[in-house]
Amino acid sequence: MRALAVEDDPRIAGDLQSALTAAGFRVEVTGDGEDAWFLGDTEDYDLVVLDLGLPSLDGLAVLKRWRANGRTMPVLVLTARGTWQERVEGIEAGADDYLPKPFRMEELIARARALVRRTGGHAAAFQEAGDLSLDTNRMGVAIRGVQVQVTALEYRLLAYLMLHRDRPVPPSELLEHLYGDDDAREANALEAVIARLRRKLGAGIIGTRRGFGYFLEAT
Amino acid sequence: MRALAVEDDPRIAGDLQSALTAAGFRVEVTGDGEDAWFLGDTEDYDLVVLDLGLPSLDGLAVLKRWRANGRTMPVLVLTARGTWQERVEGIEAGADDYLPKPFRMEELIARARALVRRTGGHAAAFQEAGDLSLDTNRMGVAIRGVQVQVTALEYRLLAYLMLHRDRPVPPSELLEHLYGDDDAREANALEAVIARLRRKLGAGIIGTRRGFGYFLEAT
DNA sequence: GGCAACCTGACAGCAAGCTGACACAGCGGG
DNA sequence: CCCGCTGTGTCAGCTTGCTGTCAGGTTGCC
Repeated sequence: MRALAVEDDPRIAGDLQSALTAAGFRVEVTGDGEDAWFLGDTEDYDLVVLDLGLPSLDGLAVLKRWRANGRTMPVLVLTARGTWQERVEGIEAGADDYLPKPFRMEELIARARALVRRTGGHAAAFQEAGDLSLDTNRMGVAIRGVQVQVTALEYRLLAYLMLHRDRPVPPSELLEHLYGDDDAREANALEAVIARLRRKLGAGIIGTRRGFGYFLEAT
Repeated sequence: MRALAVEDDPRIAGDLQSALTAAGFRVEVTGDGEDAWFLGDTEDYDLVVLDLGLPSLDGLAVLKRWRANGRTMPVLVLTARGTWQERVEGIEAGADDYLPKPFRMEELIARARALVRRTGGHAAAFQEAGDLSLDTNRMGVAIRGVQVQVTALEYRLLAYLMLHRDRPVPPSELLEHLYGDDDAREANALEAVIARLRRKLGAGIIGTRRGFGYFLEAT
C-alpha cells in the first residue's frame, strides 16, 4: 500500500509520515508542488495526501493536472483555507475527501482508511462540448480549433459550465461560484460577463433556459 | 437516484429534501431512528444522509446495524457534535463522509455528488410515471421519450407531483409549494398552469380527483 | 336546477434576460 | 506622475416570453 504525502511544513510532514507508516502505508513525502505533480503522474499510489498551500505550484493546480491526465488515485486534500467555497472547489477539482487544518492525526488516518477501502476512480474531465474546447492546463479556449482570448473571470465561468455541462446552471449558483456569496454583486454582473463571452465565442455556444440557467450547447 | 435523509429537525429536514431533490435525487425523509434503520435495511438507496442526533435510536447505532447486516450504500453523516473523536468513531462505524453542523447546503450537495460518483452510481436521475419521465438533472421532461419544453414553474409543479405520485396533491399544497404562503395567488393561477401543462403533455398525464387534488396518471 | 369545483382561451403586465455605454480600479510604461 | 490599456461592475433601456387574471364555459354532485 503506497502513499504519497505532499506537505511543505516539515513538522506536519514528519507527523504524516510516521502516522501513515504506523497505519501500514509505505510513505513517500515531498514538499514541492512540481515534484509532487511529477511523482503522482508517473508513479502508482494507493493514496495521496495533498496539502493545498504549497510553494512553487498550488496544490489545487497539481490535483487538476493529475485529473486532466487521467490519474485516478484517491486524493485526500488538506488545507488551512477553510471557507466552504474552497472546499467545494477542491472537491470539484477531483478531491475524494477533504480535511481542514488543524486536524487530528487520528482523524486523518480514519479518513485515509475509509478512502482506500472504497476503490473508486475519477475520470478526467475531458474539456470539450460542441464547438467549444477548454485546455485546463493553459487556461486556453478554442472554438472549432481556433484560439479565442478570454479573461480569467470568463474562463472560470466557462470551466464551471463545462464541469456541469449535463445540466443548466442557475445564475445564483454561478454568482456564488464566481464571487462567493459574502461579497454580493448585482445579478446583472453575470449577465454582462455572459454577453461579453457570447460576443467573443459567437452564437450557439452558451445557451439560456429561461428560469433554469445557462448551459453549453451540445453538438 | 434514490436518497434517504434521516433528520429529526423538521426545518433542516425540509431543506435537505428540497436541496437533494433539486440535485436530482428522489428523496425520502424520516426523523426516527428505528424507521431509518428499517428503511435502510430493506430498501435500496444510492445515498443516505444521516444525522447522528436522533431520538429513539442513535444514528451511529443505526449505521453500525446497517453495516453489520452487509448494507453498503454510501452514508454521509451529519452531526452537531463536532469533536474529532466522534468523527473518527463515525467513520469507523462505516460512514463514507462526514459533515459537521452547521454546514452549507451547497457543500453537502457537492459532497453527496462526489460520494455517489465515487461509488459508481452513474445512473441518470430519471423518474417515471406512466408515459411521463422527468430528468431531474437536466431539468428535462419527456413523453414516451419525446422531449417536451416546459417552463421553470411547470417543471417545479411536475417534480412535486412526481415526488408525491402515490397520492392526489391538493391545490392548497401545490400553491404553497410553488409560491410560498406569504405571497398569495388566486387559486385560478394554479389551474392555468395545469391547463397549459396538459396542452403541452397531452391527455392522460395529469389527472384530477375532484375535491382531493391533482396526480400523475400511473401506467 | 343549482352550486361549487374545475377548465380554458385571451390578454396584459411584468420579470428575466440582453446589450451598449460608461465609470472606475489596477497596472505597466514612459 | 501621468497616460493609456485592460478587465469588470453598474446603469438604463430594451426585448422576450412566462404567467396571473379575467370572463365565460364545462363537469360533477346534491
